[in-house]
Amino acid sequence: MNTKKNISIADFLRHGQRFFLTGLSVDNVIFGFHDNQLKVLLLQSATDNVWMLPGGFIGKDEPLDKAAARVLSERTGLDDIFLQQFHAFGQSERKGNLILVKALQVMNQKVDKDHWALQRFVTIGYYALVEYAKVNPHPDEISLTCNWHNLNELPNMLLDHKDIIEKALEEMRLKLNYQPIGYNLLPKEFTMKNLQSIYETILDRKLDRANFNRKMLNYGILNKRDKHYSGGAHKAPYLYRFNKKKYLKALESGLGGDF
Amino acid sequence: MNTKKNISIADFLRHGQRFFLTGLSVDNVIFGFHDNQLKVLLLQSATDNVWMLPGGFIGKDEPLDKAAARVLSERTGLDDIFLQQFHAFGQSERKGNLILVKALQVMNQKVDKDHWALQRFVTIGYYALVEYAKVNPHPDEISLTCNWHNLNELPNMLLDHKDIIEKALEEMRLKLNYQPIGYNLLPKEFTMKNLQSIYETILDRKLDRANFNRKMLNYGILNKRDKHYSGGAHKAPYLYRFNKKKYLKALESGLGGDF
DNA sequence: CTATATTGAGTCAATATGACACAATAATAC
DNA sequence: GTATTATTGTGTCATATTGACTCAATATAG
Repeated sequence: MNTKKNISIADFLRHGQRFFLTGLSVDNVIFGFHDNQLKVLLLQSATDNVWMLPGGFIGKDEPLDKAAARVLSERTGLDDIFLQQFHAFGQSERKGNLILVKALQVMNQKVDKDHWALQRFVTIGYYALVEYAKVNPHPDEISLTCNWHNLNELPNMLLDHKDIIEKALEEMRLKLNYQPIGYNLLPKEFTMKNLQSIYETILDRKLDRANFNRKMLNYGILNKRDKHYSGGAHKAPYLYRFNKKKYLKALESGLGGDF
Repeated sequence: MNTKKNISIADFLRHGQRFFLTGLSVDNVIFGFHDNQLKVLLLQSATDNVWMLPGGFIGKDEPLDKAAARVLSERTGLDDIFLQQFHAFGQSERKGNLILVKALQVMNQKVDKDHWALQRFVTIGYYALVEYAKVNPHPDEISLTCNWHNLNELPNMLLDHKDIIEKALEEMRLKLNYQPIGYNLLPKEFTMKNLQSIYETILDRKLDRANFNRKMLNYGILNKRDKHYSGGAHKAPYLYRFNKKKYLKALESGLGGDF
């Protein structure tokens, strides 16, 4: 959870109800790609050994998508990012946000057990695909740090936040051929191996290198650039860029071309 | 919108806040298949010439999925139906439900402009796939009738309900190869043409009959049954049943077999 | 120079796809 | 009965795609 800019947590918890919808929040699963691994950006609670998704509340007159984009911008400094709503999480047990309780206690505020921030919360999940190198993570007022984590080594997490990440991955997998996933995660120039790693992570299985290569090139959505001399003791791979126009065009009917 | 069983609309509007989450609702896009056409079940307002999706509120301790299933059950009499959450709609203009205002006025209740039911509402969309013949549609207290409509002849609709239907179709299209869409829409036995019609409607384009036939049979998910004598002046088609076990198995990795 | 890891390109059999063609057949019209 | 008509099951065939492999090329380390 997180606050509107320039309002202290205490003020926010006291008066938030006037400016925000109650019972509803957004949580962002922010994916980045580094070292040929897909990573997710998490906040660490200042009071507990628990990590959470960067999330926030929704202004009384703020569209959902805007709220998610605002939270993303606050945590990463990035605007105009690919952001996709994927699921609403509303098990009735989603209530009693212990992080906020602790925050109140630490600030010596009396905690009313009927406080709006402790009621049941439905949260709307978004996933964001960002270019790792461009992100400058910075925590919010109730968090210690803000770090990238590998998907297969997730730490202890708040509430159902681990499930939310799993679901985000699953939804990405289903729409992989219809969304510009590679385009948003990779820098302008990248190797075929980079792209293959993303696909392998999302699909959760190994792909044949040669066949992946052939298939991608056949889509006609990549432009070949110079070679990339990595310093590794091996042949230098080519770099590629997406041909954005052709890529988006191809996604309309789906890369796999179902039916 | 709709009420909890055995509670009058007036009581509901007066005391609903005690039992339901405010600012949040569910709306169901209920699809059925008849005359080789995909149809959607809509309610007609008793006070306005406007149609709406069957929706409802969420109990304070009710999971979202349960709420959607309850609404579905109330409108169709069906339980254990394929029901899939697909999107949350939260533009800030989604407020002032005129139907409820009218309902209050008709009942000579004074309408407080701050009434909880008139505030901004975020709604969570679900689509349901039901077997047309098994549905016995019945309207709620604020609706005149409850009818099936063809997707290409939708009537005047409340708020963004038409957008919600469009989005449901789009999401179904993206997940077509991963969800038992045919299985839930068709009766136990059906012709290949029936199945093809569903695919054509969802994909919004014509498919080659012979190739569709071959592809479906190659999936190995259909069991051939007797011939079906329709009374039409032409060759009688075979009837098929889904081989449920193989079908569900095949869906896990996707029917198209992407990558 | 040699060893090593990794890349780009190629082979090839098996399978899938798209665009047709055509005979079979259930009711109806005559 | 017989001809007509709409629709179905199946077949063909050229082309494209897939999956499982090779293998030579090459950038660096030792």
